[in-house]
Amino acid sequence: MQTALANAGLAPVLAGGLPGSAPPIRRAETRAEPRRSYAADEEIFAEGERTAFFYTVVSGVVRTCKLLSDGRRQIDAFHLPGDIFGVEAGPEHRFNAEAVTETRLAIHRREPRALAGDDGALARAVVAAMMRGLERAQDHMMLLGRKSARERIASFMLALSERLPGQGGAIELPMSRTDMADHLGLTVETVSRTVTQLERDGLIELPPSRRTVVLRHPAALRHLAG
Amino acid sequence: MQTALANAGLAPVLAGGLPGSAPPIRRAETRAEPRRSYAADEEIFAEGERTAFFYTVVSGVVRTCKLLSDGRRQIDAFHLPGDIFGVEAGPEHRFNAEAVTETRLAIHRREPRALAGDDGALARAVVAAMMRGLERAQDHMMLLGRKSARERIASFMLALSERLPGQGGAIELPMSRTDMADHLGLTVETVSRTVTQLERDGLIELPPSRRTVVLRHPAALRHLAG
DNA sequence: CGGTTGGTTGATTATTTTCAATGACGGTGG
DNA sequence: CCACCGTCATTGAAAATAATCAACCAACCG
Repeated sequence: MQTALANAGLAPVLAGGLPGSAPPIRRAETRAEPRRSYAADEEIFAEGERTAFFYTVVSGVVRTCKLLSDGRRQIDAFHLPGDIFGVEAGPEHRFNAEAVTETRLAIHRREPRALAGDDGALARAVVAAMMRGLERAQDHMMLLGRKSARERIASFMLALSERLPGQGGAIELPMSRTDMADHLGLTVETVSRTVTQLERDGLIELPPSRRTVVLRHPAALRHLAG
Repeated sequence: MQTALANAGLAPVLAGGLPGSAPPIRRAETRAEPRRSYAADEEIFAEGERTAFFYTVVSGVVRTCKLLSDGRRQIDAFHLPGDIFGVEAGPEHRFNAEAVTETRLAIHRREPRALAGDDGALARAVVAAMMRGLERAQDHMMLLGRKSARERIASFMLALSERLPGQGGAIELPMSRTDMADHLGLTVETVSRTVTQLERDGLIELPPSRRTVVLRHPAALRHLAG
Protein backbone atom coordinates (compact mmCIF):
# COMPACT_ATOMS: atom_id res chain seq x y z
CA MET A 1 0.00 0.00 0.00
CA GLN A 2 2.72 2.38 0.85
CA THR A 3 4.55 1.03 -2.12
CA ALA A 4 2.14 2.49 -4.57
CA LEU A 5 2.11 5.85 -2.89
CA ALA A 6 5.82 6.17 -2.65
CA ASN A 7 6.59 4.75 -6.00
CA ALA A 8 4.15 6.88 -7.83
CA GLY A 9 4.79 10.14 -6.16
CA LEU A 10 7.70 11.07 -4.06
CA ALA A 11 10.87 10.01 -5.74
CA PRO A 12 10.61 12.37 -8.70
CA VAL A 13 10.11 15.27 -6.37
CA LEU A 14 13.16 14.51 -4.32
CA ALA A 15 15.08 13.95 -7.50
CA GLY A 16 14.56 17.56 -8.41
CA GLY A 17 11.48 17.15 -10.49
CA LEU A 18 10.01 20.48 -9.48
CA PRO A 19 9.86 23.12 -12.14
CA GLY A 20 11.34 26.46 -11.22
CA SER A 21 8.04 28.12 -10.63
CA ALA A 22 5.45 26.73 -8.29
CA PRO A 23 3.71 23.91 -10.05
CA PRO A 24 -0.05 24.19 -10.18
CA ILE A 25 -1.58 21.66 -7.88
CA ARG A 26 -3.51 19.34 -10.10
CA ARG A 27 -5.63 16.95 -8.15
CA ALA A 28 -6.02 13.76 -10.04
CA GLU A 29 -9.69 13.04 -10.55
CA THR A 30 -9.65 9.99 -8.36
CA ARG A 31 -12.15 9.15 -5.69
CA ALA A 32 -14.02 12.20 -4.49
CA GLU A 33 -12.46 13.76 -1.43
CA PRO A 34 -14.36 15.16 1.53
CA ARG A 35 -14.80 18.90 1.45
CA ARG A 36 -16.01 21.40 3.92
CA SER A 37 -16.80 25.07 4.09
CA TYR A 38 -15.74 27.40 6.87
CA ALA A 39 -17.06 30.80 7.77
CA ALA A 40 -14.68 33.72 8.13
CA ASP A 41 -12.68 33.41 11.36
CA GLU A 42 -13.81 29.87 11.93
CA GLU A 43 -11.22 27.58 13.44
CA ILE A 44 -9.98 24.73 11.25
CA PHE A 45 -7.70 23.18 13.83
CA ALA A 46 -5.87 24.31 16.95
CA GLU A 47 -2.39 23.87 18.32
CA GLY A 48 -2.10 20.63 20.25
CA GLU A 49 -4.94 18.94 18.45
CA ARG A 50 -4.33 15.48 17.13
CA THR A 51 -3.03 15.48 13.57
CA ALA A 52 -5.64 13.54 11.68
CA PHE A 53 -5.92 15.45 8.43
CA PHE A 54 -4.24 17.92 6.20
CA TYR A 55 -5.91 20.26 3.76
CA THR A 56 -5.95 21.87 0.36
CA VAL A 57 -7.49 25.28 -0.06
CA VAL A 58 -10.17 25.12 -2.72
CA SER A 59 -11.37 28.68 -2.35
CA GLY A 60 -10.89 31.40 0.21
CA VAL A 61 -7.87 32.11 2.41
CA VAL A 62 -6.52 30.41 5.52
CA ARG A 63 -4.06 31.70 8.11
CA THR A 64 -1.83 29.48 10.23
CA CYS A 65 -0.47 31.02 13.39
CA LYS A 66 1.15 30.50 16.73
CA LEU A 67 0.34 32.23 19.97
CA LEU A 68 2.47 33.22 22.93
CA SER A 69 1.01 32.75 26.37
CA ASP A 70 0.33 36.49 26.69
CA GLY A 71 -1.58 36.61 23.44
CA ARG A 72 1.05 37.83 21.05
CA ARG A 73 0.41 36.21 17.71
CA GLN A 74 2.56 35.39 14.71
CA ILE A 75 0.86 34.40 11.48
CA ASP A 76 3.42 32.30 9.71
CA ALA A 77 1.56 32.06 6.43
CA PHE A 78 -1.57 32.81 4.48
CA HIS A 79 -2.73 29.92 2.33
CA LEU A 80 -4.40 30.66 -0.97
CA PRO A 81 -6.37 28.39 -3.30
CA GLY A 82 -4.24 25.44 -4.35
CA ASP A 83 -2.04 25.59 -1.26
CA ILE A 84 -1.65 22.59 1.00
CA PHE A 85 -1.33 23.16 4.74
CA GLY A 86 -1.55 21.29 8.00
CA VAL A 87 1.05 18.64 7.23
CA GLU A 88 2.93 17.82 10.43
CA ALA A 89 5.78 15.60 11.41
CA GLY A 90 4.48 14.79 14.87
CA PRO A 91 1.18 13.57 16.21
CA GLU A 92 -0.07 17.02 17.18
CA HIS A 93 -0.65 20.24 15.33
CA ARG A 94 1.96 22.79 16.23
CA PHE A 95 -0.07 25.83 15.19
CA ASN A 96 -3.60 27.06 14.70
CA ALA A 97 -5.41 27.30 11.41
CA GLU A 98 -8.37 29.59 10.83
CA ALA A 99 -10.33 30.71 7.84
CA VAL A 100 -9.60 34.34 6.95
CA THR A 101 -12.54 34.60 4.60
CA GLU A 102 -15.36 32.27 3.75
CA THR A 103 -13.34 29.23 2.74
CA ARG A 104 -13.75 25.84 1.14
CA LEU A 105 -11.24 23.07 1.83
CA ALA A 106 -10.49 19.59 0.54
CA ILE A 107 -9.68 17.33 3.46
CA HIS A 108 -7.07 14.61 3.20
CA ARG A 109 -6.74 11.82 5.67
CA ARG A 110 -3.23 11.60 7.03
CA GLU A 111 -2.98 7.83 6.71
CA PRO A 112 -1.32 6.62 3.56
CA ARG A 113 -4.00 4.03 3.16
CA ALA A 114 -6.27 6.74 1.93
CA LEU A 115 -3.68 7.77 -0.59
CA ALA A 116 -2.86 4.34 -1.78
CA GLY A 117 -3.47 3.27 -5.29
CA ASP A 118 -3.15 5.82 -7.97
CA ASP A 119 -2.94 9.08 -6.11
CA GLY A 120 0.76 9.76 -6.30
CA ALA A 121 -0.06 13.28 -7.42
CA LEU A 122 -1.16 14.19 -3.94
CA ALA A 123 1.94 12.73 -2.32
CA ARG A 124 4.12 14.66 -4.73
CA ALA A 125 2.15 17.79 -4.03
CA VAL A 126 2.64 17.35 -0.30
CA VAL A 127 6.40 17.25 -0.57
CA ALA A 128 6.34 20.15 -2.99
CA ALA A 129 4.18 22.08 -0.55
CA MET A 130 6.64 21.45 2.25
CA MET A 131 9.51 22.68 0.14
CA ARG A 132 7.67 25.78 -0.92
CA GLY A 133 6.67 26.36 2.67
CA LEU A 134 10.28 26.17 3.71
CA GLU A 135 11.34 28.60 1.02
CA ARG A 136 8.65 31.07 1.98
CA ALA A 137 9.63 30.71 5.60
CA GLN A 138 13.21 31.57 4.79
CA ASP A 139 12.23 34.67 2.87
CA HIS A 140 9.91 35.62 5.67
CA MET A 141 12.62 35.28 8.28
CA MET A 142 14.70 37.74 6.31
CA LEU A 143 11.73 40.09 6.29
CA LEU A 144 11.05 39.74 10.00
CA GLY A 145 14.66 39.87 11.09
CA ARG A 146 16.09 42.56 8.89
CA LYS A 147 13.56 44.68 7.05
CA SER A 148 12.01 48.00 8.03
CA ALA A 149 8.27 48.51 8.28
CA ARG A 150 8.24 50.16 4.86
CA GLU A 151 10.17 47.31 3.32
CA ARG A 152 7.92 44.76 4.95
CA ILE A 153 4.75 46.28 3.57
CA ALA A 154 6.28 46.61 0.11
CA SER A 155 7.45 42.98 0.17
CA PHE A 156 4.06 41.82 1.34
CA MET A 157 2.11 43.68 -1.32
CA LEU A 158 4.38 42.40 -4.04
CA ALA A 159 4.35 38.82 -2.85
CA LEU A 160 0.59 38.85 -2.59
CA SER A 161 0.17 40.37 -6.03
CA GLU A 162 2.28 37.56 -7.45
CA ARG A 163 0.34 34.85 -5.72
CA LEU A 164 -3.14 36.18 -6.30
CA PRO A 165 -4.70 35.65 -9.67
CA GLY A 166 -5.75 39.31 -9.61
CA GLN A 167 -4.96 40.96 -12.90
CA GLY A 168 -2.48 43.77 -13.15
CA GLY A 169 -1.36 45.70 -10.14
CA ALA A 170 -4.72 45.71 -8.38
CA ILE A 171 -5.03 43.32 -5.48
CA GLU A 172 -7.87 42.65 -3.13
CA LEU A 173 -6.54 42.17 0.39
CA PRO A 174 -8.39 39.26 1.93
CA MET A 175 -7.15 39.96 5.46
CA SER A 176 -7.53 42.67 8.05
CA ARG A 177 -4.81 45.11 9.07
CA THR A 178 -4.43 43.17 12.27
CA ASP A 179 -3.73 39.98 10.33
CA MET A 180 -1.20 41.81 8.21
CA ALA A 181 0.45 43.16 11.33
CA ASP A 182 0.68 39.75 12.96
CA HIS A 183 2.16 38.34 9.80
CA LEU A 184 4.69 41.11 9.32
CA GLY A 185 5.78 41.44 12.92
CA LEU A 186 4.36 44.96 13.32
CA THR A 187 1.47 46.59 15.13
CA VAL A 188 -1.78 47.51 13.40
CA GLU A 189 -0.96 51.16 13.83
CA THR A 190 2.39 50.82 12.13
CA VAL A 191 0.82 48.90 9.25
CA SER A 192 -1.83 51.55 8.83
CA ARG A 193 0.64 54.40 8.97
CA THR A 194 3.07 52.74 6.61
CA VAL A 195 0.41 51.91 4.06
CA THR A 196 -0.81 55.50 4.19
CA GLN A 197 2.72 56.75 3.73
CA LEU A 198 3.32 54.51 0.72
CA GLU A 199 0.17 55.95 -0.76
CA ARG A 200 1.29 59.51 -0.12
CA ASP A 201 4.57 58.66 -1.82
CA GLY A 202 2.65 57.49 -4.85
CA LEU A 203 3.85 53.90 -4.75
CA ILE A 204 0.41 52.47 -4.17
CA GLU A 205 -3.17 53.65 -4.39
CA LEU A 206 -6.00 52.89 -2.02
CA PRO A 207 -9.62 53.18 -3.00
CA PRO A 208 -11.75 54.34 -0.08
CA SER A 209 -12.63 50.75 0.74
CA ARG A 210 -9.08 50.30 2.09
CA ARG A 211 -9.20 46.64 1.22
CA THR A 212 -8.05 47.08 -2.35
CA VAL A 213 -4.55 48.17 -3.28
CA VAL A 214 -3.27 49.24 -6.66
CA LEU A 215 0.47 48.89 -7.13
CA ARG A 216 1.22 52.15 -8.88
CA HIS A 217 4.96 51.74 -9.15
CA PRO A 218 5.92 48.07 -8.88
CA ALA A 219 9.53 48.75 -9.83
CA ALA A 220 9.98 51.13 -6.92
CA LEU A 221 8.24 48.68 -4.61
CA ARG A 222 10.51 45.92 -5.78
CA HIS A 223 13.51 48.11 -5.11
CA LEU A 224 12.19 48.89 -1.66
CA ALA A 225 11.46 45.26 -0.91
CA GLY A 226 15.13 44.45 -1.52
CA MET B 1 15.73 2.85 -9.28
CA GLN B 2 13.42 5.45 -7.90
CA THR B 3 11.22 2.63 -6.83
CA ALA B 4 13.63 1.31 -4.30
CA LEU B 5 14.37 4.72 -2.91
CA ALA B 6 10.79 5.72 -2.58
CA ASN B 7 9.52 2.44 -1.38
CA ALA B 8 12.11 2.02 1.27
CA GLY B 9 12.10 5.43 2.66
CA LEU B 10 9.52 8.07 2.15
CA ALA B 11 6.13 6.62 2.64
CA PRO B 12 6.48 5.82 6.34
CA VAL B 13 7.57 9.36 7.00
CA LEU B 14 4.62 10.88 5.26
CA ALA B 15 2.40 8.42 6.98
CA GLY B 16 3.32 9.91 10.29
CA GLY B 17 6.15 7.59 11.18
CA LEU B 18 8.13 10.29 12.91
CA PRO B 19 8.36 9.99 16.65
CA GLY B 20 7.48 13.06 18.60
CA SER B 21 11.04 14.04 19.33
CA ALA B 22 13.56 14.53 16.59
CA PRO B 23 14.73 11.12 15.51
CA PRO B 24 18.45 10.62 15.55
CA ILE B 25 19.76 10.56 12.04
CA ARG B 26 21.16 7.07 11.56
CA ARG B 27 23.11 6.79 8.42
CA ALA B 28 22.93 3.31 7.11
CA GLU B 29 26.38 1.92 6.65
CA THR B 30 26.08 1.60 2.94
CA ARG B 31 28.60 2.60 0.34
CA ALA B 32 31.09 5.16 1.64
CA GLU B 33 29.98 8.70 0.95
CA PRO B 34 32.27 11.55 -0.06
CA ARG B 35 33.28 13.76 2.80
CA ARG B 36 35.05 17.04 3.04
CA SER B 37 36.42 19.35 5.67
CA TYR B 38 35.93 23.09 5.73
CA ALA B 39 37.84 25.72 7.64
CA ALA B 40 35.99 28.18 9.82
CA ASP B 41 34.19 30.76 7.65
CA GLU B 42 34.79 28.79 4.51
CA GLU B 43 31.97 28.90 1.97
CA ILE B 44 30.15 25.63 1.30
CA PHE B 45 27.85 26.95 -1.38
CA ALA B 46 26.46 30.31 -2.40
CA GLU B 47 23.05 31.62 -3.35
CA GLY B 48 22.39 31.11 -7.02
CA GLU B 49 24.80 28.22 -7.37
CA ARG B 50 23.55 25.13 -9.12
CA THR B 51 22.01 22.63 -6.73
CA ALA B 52 24.15 19.55 -7.18
CA PHE B 53 24.50 18.25 -3.65
CA PHE B 54 23.08 18.39 -0.22
CA TYR B 55 24.91 17.73 3.01
CA THR B 56 24.94 16.15 6.42
CA VAL B 57 26.99 17.75 9.17
CA VAL B 58 29.41 15.20 10.57
CA SER B 59 31.17 17.53 12.95
CA GLY B 60 31.32 21.28 13.44
CA VAL B 61 28.61 23.86 12.77
CA VAL B 62 27.23 25.37 9.57
CA ARG B 63 25.19 28.52 9.05
CA THR B 64 22.79 29.09 6.18
CA CYS B 65 21.94 32.68 5.42
CA LYS B 66 20.50 35.15 2.99
CA LEU B 67 21.82 38.57 2.14
CA LEU B 68 20.09 41.77 1.16
CA SER B 69 21.71 43.89 -1.53
CA ASP B 70 22.96 46.36 1.06
CA GLY B 71 24.65 43.68 3.11
CA ARG B 72 22.06 43.02 5.77
CA ARG B 73 22.20 39.36 6.65
CA GLN B 74 19.75 36.89 8.09
CA ILE B 75 21.03 33.55 9.30
CA ASP B 76 18.03 31.27 9.02
CA ALA B 77 19.60 28.34 10.82
CA PHE B 78 22.66 26.84 12.42
CA HIS B 79 23.19 23.21 11.52
CA LEU B 80 24.73 20.89 14.09
CA PRO B 81 26.15 17.39 13.72
CA GLY B 82 23.49 15.07 12.30
CA ASP B 83 21.58 17.86 10.59
CA ILE B 84 20.87 17.75 6.87
CA PHE B 85 20.93 21.01 4.93
CA GLY B 86 21.07 22.27 1.39
CA VAL B 87 18.03 20.43 0.06
CA GLU B 88 16.30 22.64 -2.48
CA ALA B 89 13.21 22.42 -4.61
CA GLY B 90 14.60 24.33 -7.53
CA PRO B 91 17.78 24.08 -9.57
CA GLU B 92 19.61 26.81 -7.66
CA HIS B 93 20.55 27.33 -4.06
CA ARG B 94 18.46 30.02 -2.50
CA PHE B 95 20.86 30.84 0.32
CA ASN B 96 24.49 30.69 1.32
CA ALA B 97 26.07 28.06 3.49
CA GLU B 98 29.30 28.61 5.38
CA ALA B 99 31.20 26.73 8.03
CA VAL B 100 30.98 28.45 11.40
CA THR B 101 33.75 26.39 12.92
CA GLU B 102 36.12 23.83 11.47
CA THR B 103 33.57 21.47 9.95
CA ARG B 104 33.32 18.05 8.38
CA LEU B 105 30.46 17.21 6.01
CA ALA B 106 29.10 14.17 4.24
CA ILE B 107 28.14 15.10 0.70
CA HIS B 108 25.13 13.57 -1.01
CA ARG B 109 24.53 13.75 -4.70
CA ARG B 110 21.14 15.18 -5.47
CA GLU B 111 20.25 12.60 -8.10
CA PRO B 112 18.24 9.67 -6.82
CA ARG B 113 20.47 7.33 -8.74
CA ALA B 114 23.07 7.78 -6.05
CA LEU B 115 20.52 6.86 -3.44
CA ALA B 116 19.19 3.88 -5.25
CA GLY B 117 19.26 0.45 -3.77
CA ASP B 118 19.22 0.12 -0.08
CA ASP B 119 19.64 3.65 1.16
CA GLY B 120 16.08 4.46 2.04
CA ALA B 121 17.32 5.70 5.36
CA LEU B 122 18.78 8.78 3.76
CA ALA B 123 15.62 9.53 1.82
CA ARG B 124 13.61 9.23 5.00
CA ALA B 125 16.06 11.47 6.78
CA VAL B 126 15.75 14.09 4.06
CA VAL B 127 12.01 14.38 4.43
CA ALA B 128 12.35 14.37 8.21
CA ALA B 129 14.94 17.12 7.93
CA MET B 130 12.62 19.22 5.83
CA MET B 131 9.84 18.82 8.34
CA ARG B 132 12.05 19.70 11.25
CA GLY B 133 13.39 22.63 9.27
CA LEU B 134 9.88 23.86 8.72
CA GLU B 135 9.03 23.50 12.39
CA ARG B 136 12.13 25.37 13.43
CA ALA B 137 11.38 28.05 10.90
CA GLN B 138 7.92 28.52 12.35
CA ASP B 139 9.25 28.88 15.86
CA HIS B 140 11.89 31.25 14.62
CA MET B 141 9.35 33.43 12.87
CA MET B 142 7.55 33.80 16.17
CA LEU B 143 10.83 34.82 17.75
CA LEU B 144 11.70 37.32 15.04
CA GLY B 145 8.26 38.77 14.70
CA ARG B 146 7.11 39.00 18.25
CA LYS B 147 9.79 38.57 20.90
CA SER B 148 11.89 41.19 22.68
CA ALA B 149 15.68 41.10 22.64
CA ARG B 150 15.72 39.54 26.08
CA GLU B 151 13.26 36.86 25.05
CA ARG B 152 15.20 36.15 21.89
CA ILE B 153 18.46 35.59 23.72
CA ALA B 154 16.76 33.38 26.29
CA SER B 155 15.05 31.33 23.58
CA PHE B 156 18.28 30.96 21.69
CA MET B 157 20.30 29.81 24.69
CA LEU B 158 17.67 27.27 25.61
CA ALA B 159 17.23 25.93 22.11
CA LEU B 160 20.96 25.57 21.71
CA SER B 161 21.35 23.83 25.05
CA GLU B 162 18.73 21.31 23.98
CA ARG B 163 20.35 20.63 20.64
CA LEU B 164 23.94 20.49 21.81
CA PRO B 165 25.16 17.33 23.46
CA GLY B 166 26.77 19.53 26.13
CA GLN B 167 25.98 18.15 29.54
CA GLY B 168 23.99 20.12 32.05
CA GLY B 169 23.39 23.80 31.65
CA ALA B 170 26.82 24.63 30.28
CA ILE B 171 26.96 25.31 26.57
CA GLU B 172 29.84 26.23 24.36
CA LEU B 173 28.72 28.82 21.82
CA PRO B 174 30.19 27.89 18.49
CA MET B 175 29.34 31.18 16.83
CA SER B 176 30.32 34.83 17.22
CA ARG B 177 28.09 37.54 18.63
CA THR B 178 27.67 38.82 15.11
CA ASP B 179 26.33 35.47 13.98
CA MET B 180 23.97 35.39 16.91
CA ALA B 181 22.79 38.88 16.05
CA ASP B 182 22.15 38.01 12.42
CA HIS B 183 20.24 34.94 13.48
CA LEU B 184 18.14 36.72 16.09
CA GLY B 185 17.39 39.85 14.09
CA LEU B 186 19.37 42.13 16.41
CA THR B 187 22.61 44.07 16.29
CA VAL B 188 25.84 42.84 17.88
CA GLU B 189 25.64 45.57 20.47
CA THR B 190 22.16 44.58 21.53
CA VAL B 191 23.17 40.94 21.77
CA SER B 192 26.17 41.83 23.91
CA ARG B 193 24.21 44.12 26.18
CA THR B 194 21.37 41.68 26.59
CA VAL B 195 23.66 38.79 27.40
CA THR B 196 25.42 40.94 29.99
CA GLN B 197 22.10 41.93 31.46
CA LEU B 198 20.94 38.33 31.74
CA GLU B 199 24.16 37.61 33.56
CA ARG B 200 23.65 40.51 35.95
CA ASP B 201 20.15 39.20 36.60
CA GLY B 202 21.64 35.86 37.54
CA LEU B 203 19.91 33.87 34.81
CA ILE B 204 23.13 32.87 33.12
CA GLU B 205 26.82 32.91 33.91
CA LEU B 206 29.67 33.80 31.58
CA PRO B 207 33.21 32.69 32.16
CA PRO B 208 35.70 35.31 31.00
CA SER B 209 36.07 33.53 27.68
CA ARG B 210 32.60 34.82 26.75
CA ARG B 211 32.08 31.83 24.51
CA THR B 212 30.75 29.57 27.23
CA VAL B 213 27.40 30.08 28.90
CA VAL B 214 26.05 28.38 31.97
CA LEU B 215 22.29 28.39 32.26
CA ARG B 216 21.92 29.22 35.92
CA HIS B 217 18.17 29.33 36.07
CA PRO B 218 16.67 27.38 33.18
CA ALA B 219 13.15 27.64 34.55
CA ALA B 220 13.29 31.42 34.53
CA LEU B 221 14.80 31.38 31.06
CA ARG B 222 12.03 29.11 29.86
CA HIS B 223 9.48 31.45 31.31
CA LEU B 224 11.16 34.37 29.59
CA ALA B 225 11.38 32.54 26.27
CA GLY B 226 7.60 32.12 26.30
C1' DC C 1 55.42 44.12 20.70
C1' DG C 2 52.17 46.37 17.16
C1' DG C 3 48.08 45.25 14.82
C1' DT C 4 43.83 43.06 14.12
C1' DT C 5 39.64 40.95 15.53
C1' DG C 6 35.84 40.20 18.54
C1' DG C 7 33.46 41.78 22.42
C1' DT C 8 31.78 45.24 25.59
C1' DT C 9 30.12 49.71 27.08
C1' DG C 10 28.37 54.55 26.68
C1' DA C 11 25.73 58.37 24.59
C1' DT C 12 22.58 59.60 21.28
C1' DT C 13 19.21 58.89 17.75
C1' DA C 14 15.61 56.51 15.20
C1' DT C 15 12.02 53.51 14.61
C1' DT C 16 8.37 51.35 16.28
C1' DT C 17 5.20 50.62 20.06
C1' DT C 18 1.90 52.09 23.24
C1' DC C 19 -1.88 54.71 24.74
C1' DA C 20 -5.69 57.38 23.39
C1' DA C 21 -9.12 59.23 20.48
C1' DT C 22 -11.64 59.76 16.29
C1' DG C 23 -13.71 58.44 11.92
C1' DA C 24 -15.89 55.23 8.54
C1' DC C 25 -18.65 51.42 7.62
C1' DG C 26 -22.02 47.75 7.96
C1' DG C 27 -25.45 45.30 10.21
C1' DT C 28 -29.41 45.19 13.29
C1' DG C 29 -33.52 46.21 15.31
C1' DG C 30 -36.89 49.55 16.47
C1' DC D 1 -35.96 53.88 6.95
C1' DC D 2 -32.87 55.31 10.06
C1' DA D 3 -30.49 55.53 14.57
C1' DC D 4 -27.38 52.87 17.13
C1' DC D 5 -23.68 49.79 18.04
C1' DG D 6 -19.61 47.28 17.21
C1' DT D 7 -15.70 46.47 14.43
C1' DC D 8 -11.99 48.03 11.69
C1' DA D 9 -8.94 51.56 10.18
C1' DT D 10 -6.66 55.81 10.86
C1' DT D 11 -4.28 59.47 13.25
C1' DG D 12 -1.78 61.88 17.03
C1' DA D 13 1.31 62.26 21.03
C1' DA D 14 4.26 60.11 24.25
C1' DA D 15 7.19 56.33 25.61
C1' DA D 16 10.16 52.46 24.95
C1' DT D 17 13.08 49.46 22.67
C1' DA D 18 16.67 48.68 19.79
C1' DA D 19 19.89 50.84 16.37
C1' DT D 20 23.67 53.73 15.45
C1' DC D 21 27.88 56.03 16.27
C1' DA D 22 32.00 55.94 18.86
C1' DA D 23 35.40 54.37 22.22
C1' DC D 24 37.69 51.10 24.61
C1' DC D 25 39.49 46.61 26.13
C1' DA D 26 41.30 41.98 25.84
C1' DA D 27 42.98 38.22 23.40
C1' DC D 28 45.31 36.42 19.77
C1' DC D 29 48.78 36.32 16.10
C1' DG D 30 52.30 37.25 13.37
